[in-house]
Amino acid sequence: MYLRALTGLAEGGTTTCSSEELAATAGVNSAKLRKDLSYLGSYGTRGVGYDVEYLRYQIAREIGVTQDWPVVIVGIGNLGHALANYSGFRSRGFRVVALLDADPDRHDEVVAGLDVRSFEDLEAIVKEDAVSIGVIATPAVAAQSVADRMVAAGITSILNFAPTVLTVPDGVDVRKVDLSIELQILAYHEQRKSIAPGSEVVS
Amino acid sequence: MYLRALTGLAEGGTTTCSSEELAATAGVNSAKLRKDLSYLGSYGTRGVGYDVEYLRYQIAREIGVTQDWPVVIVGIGNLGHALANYSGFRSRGFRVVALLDADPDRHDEVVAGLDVRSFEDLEAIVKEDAVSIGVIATPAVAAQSVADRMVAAGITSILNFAPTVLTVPDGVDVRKVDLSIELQILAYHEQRKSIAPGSEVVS
DNA sequence: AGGAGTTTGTGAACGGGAGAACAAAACGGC
DNA sequence: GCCGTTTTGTTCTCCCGTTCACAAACTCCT
Repeated sequence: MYLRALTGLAEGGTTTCSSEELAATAGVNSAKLRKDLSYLGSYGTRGVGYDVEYLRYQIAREIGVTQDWPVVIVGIGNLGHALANYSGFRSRGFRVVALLDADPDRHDEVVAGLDVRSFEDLEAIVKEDAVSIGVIATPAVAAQSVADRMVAAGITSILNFAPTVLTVPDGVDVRKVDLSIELQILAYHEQRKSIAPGSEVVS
Repeated sequence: MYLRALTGLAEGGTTTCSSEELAATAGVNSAKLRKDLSYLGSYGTRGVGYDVEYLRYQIAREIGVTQDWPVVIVGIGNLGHALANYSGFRSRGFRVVALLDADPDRHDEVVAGLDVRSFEDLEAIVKEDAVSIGVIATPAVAAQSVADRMVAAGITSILNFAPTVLTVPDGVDVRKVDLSIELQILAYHEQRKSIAPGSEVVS
């Protein structure tokens, strides 16, 4: 988030900024921001602030956004389509190297300039392109078996869009994005608003 | 998440479950699950466990999933497309009542059985269908102005997919889903793995 | 009926993140 | 060269969520 805020500031022509400014842009408290940045090192100048471009590079280096990360997407339904075309991935150093789907009817399609290939090709692709990150955009029932195959093929980080809890061995990271749970949380607060007006919290 | 886990258990034919089972299904600690459920009331039976169907209903009622929530989606690009077609919304009580886009070229299209309409129609739609939840799937630059219009039109909950910090008045809830940040977090851990193997954390 | 075995609900301990507050450091003016 | 001003880096404190641990409560078996 800080990296994104810095990029925004840089595009706006700002060359130096205080923790207060950057925190406001990123939507956090300035003390928290300073503490977070202090974990990376001392890249600010007291009495002056942070050099936007310098700090930007330091953060980018630290989080590994300077590298190129190959990614495979499994499950080319509506969501998989959208993810394959999502420009935000490419611009942040991610490169979609393959789109896989279990359904042979989809293997004809070309999405985002890539052939939709058979899920059976997973192992070969992971090996050839040294892929370590996989995205699961399949229905819930298929997610666990896809994850198992991914892990067996050597993938060590999974972004899961299926509404299921995945169990994976130690050493494999899983992050879950659950679109309808986000809406449910909003609906919950919405319901509370109509019952007890004036007492709402964003978390 | 508990609701989803319970639905899964119910479909599997389970009629009663312990906190341990349910916690395992939902992927959390059993003590946490019991404490969470205790906030809703005492719906379990000591020595026995929870009645799946009964608990399911109680949670559904509490979080407002028994209601029908009308939703508008603004920004019908790749992501908006996918969201409009996403079946998970409908099955969890959300009804997409309108798709809006600022680009007139998109107004011809029919997506998920709905016309893509002009963003100018927002106020009328919100008023007519009593919409309180809006989804922003526009590019980052447009997000804040869309949010402002939504708030002015009477929407009080916003799900934001644009990679921007939205500022909204008190009383309006915003939740943000940032797809590329999720990948960046995975990439960060991935980078750390290759430097210091065997010490990884999922958070 | 009573005791053994489970399982919930909750009080207490732990841990960690977030904000307030302050000392250290850099800049600028005189 | 020194002092006032600004802003970072860091410590201290507070608060909240998570987990542990145990008493209360329920079932089943004898």
